[in-house]
Amino acid sequence: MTRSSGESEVIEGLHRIYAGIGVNHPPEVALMAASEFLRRVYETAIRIPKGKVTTYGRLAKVVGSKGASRAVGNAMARNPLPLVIPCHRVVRSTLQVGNYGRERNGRSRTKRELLMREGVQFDRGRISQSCVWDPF
DNA sequence: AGTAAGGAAGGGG
DNA sequence: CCCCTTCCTTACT
Repeated sequence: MTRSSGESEVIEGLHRIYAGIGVNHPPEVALMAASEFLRRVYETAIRIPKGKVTTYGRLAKVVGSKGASRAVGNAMARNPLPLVIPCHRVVRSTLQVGNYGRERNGRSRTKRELLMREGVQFDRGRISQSCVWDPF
């Protein structure tokens, strides 16, 4: 079976996730349709370590668009490669998990369970401060 | 090409 | 808790 280099890049990403490793850059195929803003958001999001989270607002700030937290939300909502690009590690400034996929009640079960499975600590429905990662 | 609508947010009152 | 602002994308005109 022959496969495109783009596909194998994606497959490798999934293998690494399955092994608990993660990847350093989003597969190029996933970014072909992305604007500069989206590229920066995804490149940064992929650096969030397993077991940690950051917020829409901080992410917006480090990619050079302070105040664009809502735009970052849009970017995550249209994430071309969920899990490989760990959109579940981006949460609200209140440290509540926020929305995920079609779970728009601000308390996504799926998102919280993904995070817990990665070792993120919760304290009364909020993520513990010790699990917040600052993108720098 | 111009514009209006709206979102996985955030800060303020 | 509600309302207004912000920045970006998308859908129409």
